[in-house]
Amino acid sequence: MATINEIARLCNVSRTTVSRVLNNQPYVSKEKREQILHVINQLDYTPSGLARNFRAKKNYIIAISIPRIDHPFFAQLIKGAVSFNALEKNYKVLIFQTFYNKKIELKVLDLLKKKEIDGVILCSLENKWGLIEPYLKEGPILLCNEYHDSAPIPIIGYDEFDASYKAVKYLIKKGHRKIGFCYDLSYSQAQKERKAGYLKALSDYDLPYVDEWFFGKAFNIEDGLRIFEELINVKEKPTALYTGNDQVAAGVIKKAILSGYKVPDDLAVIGYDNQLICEVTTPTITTIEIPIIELGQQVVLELLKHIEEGVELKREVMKLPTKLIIREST
Amino acid sequence: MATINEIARLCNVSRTTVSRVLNNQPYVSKEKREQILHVINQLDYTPSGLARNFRAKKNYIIAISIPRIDHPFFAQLIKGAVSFNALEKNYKVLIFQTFYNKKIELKVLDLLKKKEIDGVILCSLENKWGLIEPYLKEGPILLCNEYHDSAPIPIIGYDEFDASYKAVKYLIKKGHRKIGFCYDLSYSQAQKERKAGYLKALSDYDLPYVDEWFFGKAFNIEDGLRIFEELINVKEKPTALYTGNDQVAAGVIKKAILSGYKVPDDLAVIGYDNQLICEVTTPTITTIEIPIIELGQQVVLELLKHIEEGVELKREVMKLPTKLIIREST
DNA sequence: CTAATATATGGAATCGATATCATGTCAACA
DNA sequence: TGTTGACATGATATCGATTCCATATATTAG
Repeated sequence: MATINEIARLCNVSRTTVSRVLNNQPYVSKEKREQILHVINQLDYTPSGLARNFRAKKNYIIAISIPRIDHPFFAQLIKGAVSFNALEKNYKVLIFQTFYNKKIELKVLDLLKKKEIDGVILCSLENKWGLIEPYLKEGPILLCNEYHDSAPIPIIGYDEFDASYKAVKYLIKKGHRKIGFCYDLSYSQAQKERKAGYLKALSDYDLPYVDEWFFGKAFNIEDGLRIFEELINVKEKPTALYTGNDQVAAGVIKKAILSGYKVPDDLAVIGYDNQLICEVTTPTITTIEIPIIELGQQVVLELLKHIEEGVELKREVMKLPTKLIIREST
Repeated sequence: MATINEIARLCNVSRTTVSRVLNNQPYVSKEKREQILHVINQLDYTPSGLARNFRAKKNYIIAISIPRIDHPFFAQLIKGAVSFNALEKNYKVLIFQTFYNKKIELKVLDLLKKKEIDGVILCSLENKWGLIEPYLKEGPILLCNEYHDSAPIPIIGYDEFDASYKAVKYLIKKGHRKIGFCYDLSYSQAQKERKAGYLKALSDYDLPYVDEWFFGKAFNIEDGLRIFEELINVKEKPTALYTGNDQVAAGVIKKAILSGYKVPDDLAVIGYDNQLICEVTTPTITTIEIPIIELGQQVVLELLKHIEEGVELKREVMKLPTKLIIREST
């Protein structure tokens, strides 16, 4: 493997001069510059990124941790995060799937401490904040699509409270008085926001809050199939279900129809995310549209601002707007 | 930031001794070892990964390039690739989306040359092989879910020819004599294998090959919607369509039903991948099941074999088996 | 009791680049 | 003609670890 020293030796110059050429710096005579470039080409030499990064104390890598990639929401988020902003600025993006595992999240943060990555975007929060906070001194950490009451860092998401409120209010206006709610993990702050929006809508219209209408572990199509089964075994069945997830909505609808239910007449269903799946089911799915790609792009830009320009981290909550998309399932 | 030198100074030992402790090497007295560990804890010191990797001339990073992540097939492939095998061996996985862009693929290979990554898995092939081959001397490169006639490297995929043959033969046995075929990109070798399987089945049963029954750019649900429109404008309409993609199949079926077609009576449709979407559409979708997760896991294991054990690259074609899953759309 | 060996420790080189500083040359200007 | 400043170049230190080699001491074997 050729190194800068070999190039220097072959050209009878010091490595300083070669380094100047490599970095397009002035103060190298035209002849030397050309000769050096020629030899570099001949040997097919490329400076070692390993050495450069070591010298610069930067690896030009950022990490994003998400629960799992095989869910369209996170896939799109990643697509937004990786597209152009990062690559153009020569940053690489490491994707970590936590699978809801605390240890993996800490492993990512350890990489920050070891200086193997330059910054972290957490799209879920598995550990207590107290465990994460100490890593703030190692490098910038941002929260995306997840919320925390007091973390002194930028938090980028969308208005989950408002989205839920809008969806549930719409169901109420349609005449529903028994509205179910799905969630994936109860400990997520973002989920709590959603739940708060749901509860606010109920109380604004004097509707009851019923424990049996809460359905957990709602994440994918299979969960939707299961949740419909749970739903019909409830004493007082809801007439509408706010699933918080298009995949879950699709599963619920599928199973409902297989069981002879009419959607939306017997059961109205609302999804979340406005994924393509909403348009291929029968009936098509009413849902909440959220600007996922923009979310991914923005959060990377924000992180790079802190890495590149050294802007100090501070608490800053950004909530992108959402939109109710009405289709046939309600 | 604490370094090994500070630890050494504070403990009145040489950095060699500290290094020995860090790497669990013998020949350090118990007292010194304990004292050093104590100071390390006090200062919350972690060795710089940057420096270590530089020294080791390895970055413990592998890269996977895929066309795009927001397609369930690639999302699952990535899930398989990242899960455990890589992380357990302390390797990180960089994901690059080429978006079918030659330059991005070359950028990934350049990272190999710069030693910023230790190996590459290509899940699509955008550039001519002649442009990729020179990078083989920089580090191991594998092909996954993509095929090449002569590349002297391991190629891991599944039997696309056989899968297509099975699917088309099944349609023929069901009485279809006009069978359409969808493809996403014509230059992909893997696509050619599929097409060959399709053609073989046709010729084995003396069925004609009709140019109009080929539909291109078939990748996602929207493409499916469009392709149905194209299909009904063909003079002699196919009665069955082998879409090569579950999303496309879902789109075609949706549009067919909206247009008053009966599936499978008026048009039979077969997907590919056996994604969850197959089970929530009406009708459910007949498809080809492929072991995606295993594919991802295997290819990473294979790559690590070459990186860690220095096993030489050589041509080696592995084809995992597929399975026809029959549902309502045929 | 000496020779051989195992244990303990540190000095210095090294990995491949960049940055700082010193030095030398040449032209412009007062 | 001496001073100043732009240009050209290289020697050397440095980043933070690991590794090789030398040396000193303790332990065991013969």
